[in-house]
Amino acid sequence: MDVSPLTLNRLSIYLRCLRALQQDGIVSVSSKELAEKFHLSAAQIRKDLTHFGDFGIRGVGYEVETLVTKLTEVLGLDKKHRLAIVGMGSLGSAFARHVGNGGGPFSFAAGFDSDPAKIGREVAGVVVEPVEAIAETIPCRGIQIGILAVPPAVAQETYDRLMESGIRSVLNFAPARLRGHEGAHTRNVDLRIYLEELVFYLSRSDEDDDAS
Amino acid sequence: MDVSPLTLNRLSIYLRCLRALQQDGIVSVSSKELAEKFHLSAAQIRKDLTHFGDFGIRGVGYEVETLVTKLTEVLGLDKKHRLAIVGMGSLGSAFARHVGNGGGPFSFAAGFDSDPAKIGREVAGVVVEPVEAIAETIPCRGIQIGILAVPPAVAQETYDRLMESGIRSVLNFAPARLRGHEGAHTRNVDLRIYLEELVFYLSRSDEDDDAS
DNA sequence: AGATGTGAATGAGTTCACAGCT
DNA sequence: AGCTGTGAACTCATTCACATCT
Repeated sequence: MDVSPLTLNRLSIYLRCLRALQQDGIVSVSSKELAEKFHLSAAQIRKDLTHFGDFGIRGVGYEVETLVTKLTEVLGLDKKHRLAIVGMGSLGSAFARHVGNGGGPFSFAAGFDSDPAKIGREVAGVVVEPVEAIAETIPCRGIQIGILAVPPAVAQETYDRLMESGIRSVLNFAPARLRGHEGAHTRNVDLRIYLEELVFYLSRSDEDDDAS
Repeated sequence: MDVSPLTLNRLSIYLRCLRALQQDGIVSVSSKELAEKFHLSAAQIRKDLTHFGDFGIRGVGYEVETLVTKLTEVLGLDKKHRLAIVGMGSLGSAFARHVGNGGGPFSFAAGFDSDPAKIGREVAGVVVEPVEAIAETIPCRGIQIGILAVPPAVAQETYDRLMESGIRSVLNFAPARLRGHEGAHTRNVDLRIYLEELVFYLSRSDEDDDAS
């Protein structure tokens, strides 16, 4: 099966919207209702969903609970996923707390840093380890996802270290162009780029819409 | 002029790559060299750049310094931009420190929160104010960009408050579907969505490439 | 010769519009 | 009657390939 990141990201959005409806006790919803309520496109919702099966009932719509279950399964959120954060500066630590070890499908399982001042500290219930420990700790704790929150200058070497430890999914906050490893998935989140995008549009008060 | 966010984000990337070359004392570069060095597409670089003028020299390439200057100007990074963060939890505070007040084109100029425990605290050189102060503080300090780092439940009302204060560019970290204001630009950065994307690909060890 | 700038071709993603099911 | 699922039409984006300039 082949699915674009765009479709995938929308599935996450749909799931979140459906959970909100579930909270409100809504049992069934049509693509049109869903679209109107959350500023989405009805046709797109239907097309996205049919990539993964025929979840709807013609003439009626979608049963919220069924769809939540299906999407949770498709996205792999019915299992727990442990993640490691490399670079426990303010951003890394904030992300660690953000993820936490609560009820969600994600848990913060290891934090690494190269700064001796940070090593040994506890953040969100986890003791920060030196980056040298990556190779051992990551397979030991069954960690599958790595978060890069290191300075750009050491981003590539840190990425390579994660690859060596067996990690194949990386969320990269470092503003660096990584030479990606074969078979790995990397999602770059470059906050400066987003700010710069906003600045560009600042100087043009003629536009309107909003981007996702 | 009409330019897609995709193109725009790439301009930011190009600019960063060019700055790196500049550091290394490189004076001139061709689109091919730039592409190979940073895993970009040469044709795309050329097409993106020509949206904003003919910066290159046929047969030679681009003069690094000229291009840096031009891109900086196009992106509006030759001016300083003040930003306000609403929601000074761990994420908001981390972002505040991240931006800081240093040499870059961005400066953290105001922080707001509704939690009395956070109000009055100093973060990255700025005293946190109550959200009620948004309407007054934002125009006073000439702030043009707002960062939403509040819980999803209050995202919409906080967004609306920013709009009332005159803000027209928002970076939204809240996992919420905002009803956007006419004429405003909103960039959603939903960290959970990115994690969920990675999880999906975890279960499919047949893939290879990396997404930007 | 060699690299840009650019129309033309291809590909990806979205929207339309309707057949088919409940 | 109403909504899904889906091919076809369309729009947006990328890549190709080459004429054009230095």
